[in-house]
Amino acid sequence: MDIEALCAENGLRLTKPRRVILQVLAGMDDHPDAAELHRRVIEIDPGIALATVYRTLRLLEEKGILEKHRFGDGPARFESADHPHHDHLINIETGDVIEFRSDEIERLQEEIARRHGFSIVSHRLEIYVRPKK
Amino acid sequence: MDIEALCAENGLRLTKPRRVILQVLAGMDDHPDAAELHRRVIEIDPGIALATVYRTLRLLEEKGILEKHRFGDGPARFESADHPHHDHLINIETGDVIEFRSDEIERLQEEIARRHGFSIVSHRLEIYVRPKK
DNA sequence: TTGTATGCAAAATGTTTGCAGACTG
DNA sequence: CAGTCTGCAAACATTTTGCATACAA
Repeated sequence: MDIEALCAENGLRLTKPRRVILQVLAGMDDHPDAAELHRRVIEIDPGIALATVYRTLRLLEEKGILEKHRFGDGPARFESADHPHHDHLINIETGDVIEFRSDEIERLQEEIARRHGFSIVSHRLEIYVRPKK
Repeated sequence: MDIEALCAENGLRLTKPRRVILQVLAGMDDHPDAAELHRRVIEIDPGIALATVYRTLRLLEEKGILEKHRFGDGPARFESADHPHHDHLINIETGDVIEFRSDEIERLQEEIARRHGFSIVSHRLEIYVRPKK
């Protein structure tokens, strides 16, 4: 994620809070919620407000740079949209999230939408699982 | 949904609020949220509290009698789990929900979970769509 | 009669917003 | 310098909870 390019392209000011938040987002390989991201952010700059994290997350989601998920109840969780589309297995015993991708399933979804006269805007497939005994 | 049997089986008291809420749930063919259900409930008995609706919904979801969905942001929405499993197409222009089912997709999900060493507890597939021009 | 269920209001949770001041371009 | 961003606190939306009372079994 090239931070400066990203802001320039979208007519956004490259402020210090944004630099820090984008740095944290670039360095994440999990699916944290806003509070967890804020924790990581204030470790770098303790002055940054949770509201700013929310505002930035919203902005980035609108620009398609982040994906927002609602796994089960609780706060929304985020991941960067810079890697190709995939779906999620959620281990309900640990909360861990495993990414997977099935072209076959993607194809079937297209077909279903088409059959109903729609085109797909986005979709979400979550499989809640438990380790097999 | 046989209301009395349902309560008896689960060790629940058949109170007036529960009777009314279950009646409303039985007569629904859409995917309303708690506030909407409460509106329908107080049309029958104006004294029933929103908190009771929430408590009852939670109970029924835990018993597997209701399914709770989180389509996009906003409040959770419910549907009765008395008809066979299916997934949802959500028309983002109207908010309408269309149910569908694909055995092929179900099968592929099983396979994916198994390949990762898990068994499926539940899953959720939502396709957000727009009418094709 | 005993414990479960209810209504009400308050609390909890997650997120957004108004505002006055700070900072970027 | 103009207009965007920020921190803060308050507002908001949804859901849960504590408590005294009502009610089903």
